Amino acid sequence: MNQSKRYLDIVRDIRDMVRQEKLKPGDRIPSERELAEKMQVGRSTLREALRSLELLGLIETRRGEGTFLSDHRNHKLVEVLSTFILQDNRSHEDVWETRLLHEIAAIQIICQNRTTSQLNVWDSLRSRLKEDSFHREDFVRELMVLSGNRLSLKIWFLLTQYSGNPYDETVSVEEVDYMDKTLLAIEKQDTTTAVHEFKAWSDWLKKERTRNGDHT
Amino acid sequence: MNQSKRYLDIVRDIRDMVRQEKLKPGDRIPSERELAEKMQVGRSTLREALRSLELLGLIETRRGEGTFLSDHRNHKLVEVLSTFILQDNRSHEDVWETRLLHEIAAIQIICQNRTTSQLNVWDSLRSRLKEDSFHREDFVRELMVLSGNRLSLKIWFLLTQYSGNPYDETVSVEEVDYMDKTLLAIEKQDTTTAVHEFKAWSDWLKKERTRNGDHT
DNA sequence: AGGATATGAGTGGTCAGACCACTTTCAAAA
DNA sequence: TTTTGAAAGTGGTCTGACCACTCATATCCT
Repeated sequence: MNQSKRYLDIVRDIRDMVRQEKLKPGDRIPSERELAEKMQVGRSTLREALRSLELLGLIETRRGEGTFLSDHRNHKLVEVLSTFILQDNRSHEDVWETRLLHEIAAIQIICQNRTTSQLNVWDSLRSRLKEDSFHREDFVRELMVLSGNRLSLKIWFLLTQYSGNPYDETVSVEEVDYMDKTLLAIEKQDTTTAVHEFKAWSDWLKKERTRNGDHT
Repeated sequence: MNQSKRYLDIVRDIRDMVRQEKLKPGDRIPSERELAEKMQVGRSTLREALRSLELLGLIETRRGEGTFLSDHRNHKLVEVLSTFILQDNRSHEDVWETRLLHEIAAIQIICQNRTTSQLNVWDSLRSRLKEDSFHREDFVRELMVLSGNRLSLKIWFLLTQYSGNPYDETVSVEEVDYMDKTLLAIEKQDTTTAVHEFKAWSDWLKKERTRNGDHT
């Protein structure tokens, strides 16, 4: 029963230690040699546990310095999972739809959760619409951040990188128009219209892409 | 540059090997000593990579037998992450919201994409509602599958494991009612009502959870 | 001959000790 | 005072040695 899988116990012990001593992200934990002795295990066994934690993004090791708790708010979960979640589901369609799904949800959240003085945010956003280098991705990223769900943001970011953005250097007139309409609706907290405009924009974009070279 | 993090290279190499030799879940991979020699690394270093893969649920080791590719993925991953990461309430909230986001999107897709003869699906679903062991998770899983977006399904599956399901053995009367209403609306392809009922259900659930012991 | 038993090879699990590469510190040298 | 460099401490890696376990095989007893 107690046999095998000792490194899992170590993972638990480390977690307990972190909790008991109220260590925070960025704090340094004892050296491998110290931990190994304290827990009465060999250093290599301890390292097996540490590597697991590192792969998950829970700790961070710096050679010559030590081992530190990393900010687990940045769900490393997503990166790790992406390496083998996305490998089978290469369906571009799925990626695109999932990405869209997060974007629309963000818009809805923003429209409904409006607190107070985010007004200046919309102004600065609007002013940037005119820039040539302000693409759809930039626009949506702002929305994703504003929605406040960092996990969703992380997933979106990944999907975005994954599906690629074959945008031109300059943003087309149509896109600016769509952006403008969407933004206007969001400002008015008109969820229905905002989502509607955004979907229209996305559909238009999809058609544009298939018309041009649809890569793989 | 190439220094440090060798075990990450090994993780990649093993993945490549698996892919090249077309190994399937359940298949045995070479022994640690073999792999170590083939990859020109020490056995302990190799083991660090293996433990990471094991924690992710990608491989399974059996003492005295060998190391095998695992088929049921990410159990330990979720287990470990949940104890670590989810101490943060904000993370909890994010996971829940993101999960909900996928669920609602699935419902919308289903309502709008209805093809033809999925009628029998609803009947069988409805009949299962009465079972004591038919929980929200089972209900939603069906919907996720039906939505047809496998990537979204996969993400949802993970988040579900991640946030845990503190459900009772029996499903409450209220839940059955919510399920029933939601299902009815979906059958009628009434997107608005379906989403509305589902959200009501979710809100209710959230309150229930906070009322009872909200387990850290 | 047939079934129980012993043995050995192979495997993962663990450990101790030894280097290496790197960072930080701080005291000695300029 | 500034520079230098040696030492201590840390993570990264490798080796070789056991242990505990599984399985196939050979061996023994009836």
